[in-house]
Amino acid sequence: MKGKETRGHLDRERVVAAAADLVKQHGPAALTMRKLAAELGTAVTSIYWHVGNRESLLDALVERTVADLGEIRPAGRTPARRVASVARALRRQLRDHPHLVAMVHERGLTERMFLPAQQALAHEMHAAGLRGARAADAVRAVQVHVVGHVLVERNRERAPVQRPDEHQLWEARTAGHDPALARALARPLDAERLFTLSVRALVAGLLGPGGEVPGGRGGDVARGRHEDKDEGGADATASSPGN
Amino acid sequence: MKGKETRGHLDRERVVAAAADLVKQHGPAALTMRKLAAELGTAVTSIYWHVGNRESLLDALVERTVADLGEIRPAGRTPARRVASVARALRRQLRDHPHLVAMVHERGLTERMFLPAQQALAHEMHAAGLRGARAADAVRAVQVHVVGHVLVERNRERAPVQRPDEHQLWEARTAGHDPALARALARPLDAERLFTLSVRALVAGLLGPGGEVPGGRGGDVARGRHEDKDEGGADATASSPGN
DNA sequence: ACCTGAACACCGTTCAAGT
DNA sequence: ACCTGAACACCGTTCAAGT
Repeated sequence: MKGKETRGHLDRERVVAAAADLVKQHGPAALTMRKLAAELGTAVTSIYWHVGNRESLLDALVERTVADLGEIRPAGRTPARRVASVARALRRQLRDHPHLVAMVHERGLTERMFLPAQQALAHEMHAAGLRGARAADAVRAVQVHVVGHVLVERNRERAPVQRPDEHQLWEARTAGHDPALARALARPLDAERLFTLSVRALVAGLLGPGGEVPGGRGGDVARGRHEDKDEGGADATASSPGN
Repeated sequence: MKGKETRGHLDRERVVAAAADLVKQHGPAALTMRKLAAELGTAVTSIYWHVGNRESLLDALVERTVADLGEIRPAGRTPARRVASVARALRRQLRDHPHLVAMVHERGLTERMFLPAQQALAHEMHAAGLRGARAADAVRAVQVHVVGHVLVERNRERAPVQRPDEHQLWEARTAGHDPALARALARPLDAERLFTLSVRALVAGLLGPGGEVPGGRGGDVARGRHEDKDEGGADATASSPGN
């Protein structure tokens, strides 16, 4: 059952592969140099000769797993839908590799992870009529939204039960004058639904009020209203000293 | 310079406080039971008597720091702006406690962290004309967006230099037919700008095409077009076996 | 009720020594 | 060029023993 791979000579490739196996089967915490050595049937120190140290082993592992993520092909009849489909596909990829995502995130390599998706998004934003810097902003906004969403999702799933229990908290507190709102917030969160919902809203906002871009006025649609001056500075984060 | 606090008797409160200090000054990695004991001038094992183990010490620490996050007060003349201001304030809070955010995230307590912001958001969504479940969705969408954005931001900041270098990658690849887009994507990312931009888009999308809600038709404005059937299933994540 | 040192089972990493 | 065991400096946690 232990699956020790004694045959053949040790190899950087074999080390990384064994590490991937270990993570896939027992989670990132199980990837210790000693356990890895045991799995490979070698001395701990041999590993160091091939991969340097734990740090670069993790780098190599991340690189490897990122490399065989699938391509992303947009689907849908309108640009907005195609962008949304890319977002969903990206989310699915990330959710299919939960350990990887966690490791990549902890290593600060999130950007590296989804260049393919970035290209697909860039293509669709162009098709939607956005150009240049504005298109780039839209690409990145969607990108960050998806990855951020997945991170928060995974986080929520890992938490077995919330401490003060969001449910009771929302029952107790006023919640203003909308009991239906309070009830809805007290209900458990449907991450998938929230994701599609927020992506749709975000994309709609990014592509502008028209959204569809029938063919005419091009990228100017997304310009937005010009009411965006004097918004900064009044954020008001009050630090309550007493509490 | 070591600041050992030998005076007085040991206390659960003093242990947690010392832990907070350690994290604040040297980062989460510096918080080991042994270093903490040294800082407190006690034996390592004394700590266990007061806080049980490292796990619950971290819980207490997180709870403590979350507790004295400031209130969030919305600012702005329209609901959309007030929601955006809450988002910015929340982001600022999170960014002001980078270590905390990382620890909270690793402990799966993200939800717990921003209940105050949630209440502020709920209030504003109500004011914007959203009701019940729809308002709750909007609240959570903004919430997740902000936290996710901050997580990705922190991640990006921690990464010293991206491996294949996003810059060169985008210069090399086709990037379609929009060189300005490629150039823009090759430029370093301005996280703050992207944040305000994406929040504005998201909020606009959530509040609906009208957005401002002058007073008349109420929540129905945010209903959106009814073109949202038959979108699932065609996500198309192709796993390329060869590459 | 509180604090202690010794001990256990783990870590990652280095290094001199082997072939 | 590759692999090894011993050793070092760390971890979190337990436990019997002190007061």
